Amino acid sequence: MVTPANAFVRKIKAYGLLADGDVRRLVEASDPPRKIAAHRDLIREGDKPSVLFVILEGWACRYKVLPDGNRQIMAFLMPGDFCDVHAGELEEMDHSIGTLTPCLIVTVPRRDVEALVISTPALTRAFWRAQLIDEGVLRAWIVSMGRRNALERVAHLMLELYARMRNVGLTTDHSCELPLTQVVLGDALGLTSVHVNRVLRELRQQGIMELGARTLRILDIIALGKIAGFDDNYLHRKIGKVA
Amino acid sequence: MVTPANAFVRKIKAYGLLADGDVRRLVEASDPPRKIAAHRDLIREGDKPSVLFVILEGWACRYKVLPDGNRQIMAFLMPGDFCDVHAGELEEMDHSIGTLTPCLIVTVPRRDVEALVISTPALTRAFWRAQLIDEGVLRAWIVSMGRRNALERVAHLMLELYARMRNVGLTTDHSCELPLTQVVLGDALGLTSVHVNRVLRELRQQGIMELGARTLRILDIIALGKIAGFDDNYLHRKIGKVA
DNA sequence: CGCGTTTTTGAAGCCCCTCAAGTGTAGTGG
DNA sequence: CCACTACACTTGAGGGGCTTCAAAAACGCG
Repeated sequence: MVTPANAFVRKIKAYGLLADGDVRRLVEASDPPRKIAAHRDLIREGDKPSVLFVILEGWACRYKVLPDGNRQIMAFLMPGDFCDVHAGELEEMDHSIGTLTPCLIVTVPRRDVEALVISTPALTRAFWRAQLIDEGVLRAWIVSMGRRNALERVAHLMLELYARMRNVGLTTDHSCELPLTQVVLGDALGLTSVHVNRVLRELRQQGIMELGARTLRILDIIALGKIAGFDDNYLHRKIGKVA
Repeated sequence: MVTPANAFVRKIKAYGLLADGDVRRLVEASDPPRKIAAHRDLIREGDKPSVLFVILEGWACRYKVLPDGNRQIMAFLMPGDFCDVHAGELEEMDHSIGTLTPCLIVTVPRRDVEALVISTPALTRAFWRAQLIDEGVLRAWIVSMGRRNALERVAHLMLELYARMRNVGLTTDHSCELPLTQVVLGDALGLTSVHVNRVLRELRQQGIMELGARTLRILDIIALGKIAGFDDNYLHRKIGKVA
């Protein structure tokens, strides 16, 4: 069974071969979990980052709104993800982070994070590793936006999200929760929601995957991977694999 | 005057309020500079990263080649840039890095980097900061690819590269060296070189900027910034500003 | 049940791609 | 000094993928 803190513990342990004590101290340093409604900003562009966020339940995203009102989502944050571990090095956020669904999150005061990181090198390495993987995901998005058409792009994103959910034990069979509207997907993929809809219909009619009722079901993962040209090596999941 | 190592020293100092001694020790740990021809890989997808690269002269890029032969460039590396400081945490590269022009580079053995980083916290912070800024650049690219048309995209990239060149003191007046072919620009922007050409003509005819003879000249930086919707806050250049 | 949100579908148009050909331009060797 | 080659740049014509605009259907939640 997956309890609230589980996804985070599972993820951070997979990243760094950490001793149980290291993780426990991090968990103990965190503030009590808080519920946040959907469509709220956890932090806004221009703010000075001051805490470490960990998402225990729900989905959030990094995004930026352009002058013309268009929104571009640059990353999805799912249960177990944490963000801005060392963003305190920078003066202000160059983007915002907002919830997409109701979320359960914990924050860790920056001072405590820094103390912990200094005292436990294994934790430093785990955070570094997570940071590098996040960067790999950003690069994969650039490849998608630059060189894949809408069908391939949707397929690739679905596989990324499915793989990440699997890595924190949140998939069953070939399906997982995926509470993203077609508007949100469009904002992430650089497409309109109208076209996302048409692509999803195509994938559904071909019996490859279904997205509905806030749930992703992959029916033919081979075909989906072939469409996307998906190779999960960029998620660097070599240790602590979850079946 | 800009000597080979200058751009790097200038950049690393701007990042971390470092003592001169810290920088000197890093420079002293580096191997002798090496010349690399154009169109050579410094490191390939699948390789285990083993050294820290610093580019003293010339341009390189992070890229990935898709199964259909298309190339997507995900980042440009210019004089002063370093890469993969802590990528040793990961098992293998998920992309390649190749030179675009002849380059002068130095490498620092990973062991020495790690020893230096451990002994000088200021250096750790400087590398963190550089890493976070690189991430911001990746996010800005995603915004461009997702929500800007070809004209805006070209304008934004030109301003990014100009700003970064300015930050290491490699601009004069409103121009700088920019030895990128239109094919390379297309590979970076997710466009064809044909369309890049048309966009550059448009910008030239409107008297906004000129790109030719491996040189970028910005004639109307206000107009260019307006087209691009450019805001350089994501480059986080708050200290050590170069005029 | 009623209302807002999300999904779905159609029609028309534009931005950028594809394909193709022609024009520089730099370097090389005779 | 001039062929010759390779590469980069330039321009045109036609086509397709995705957008825009619009409206209806389905869903979810009080």
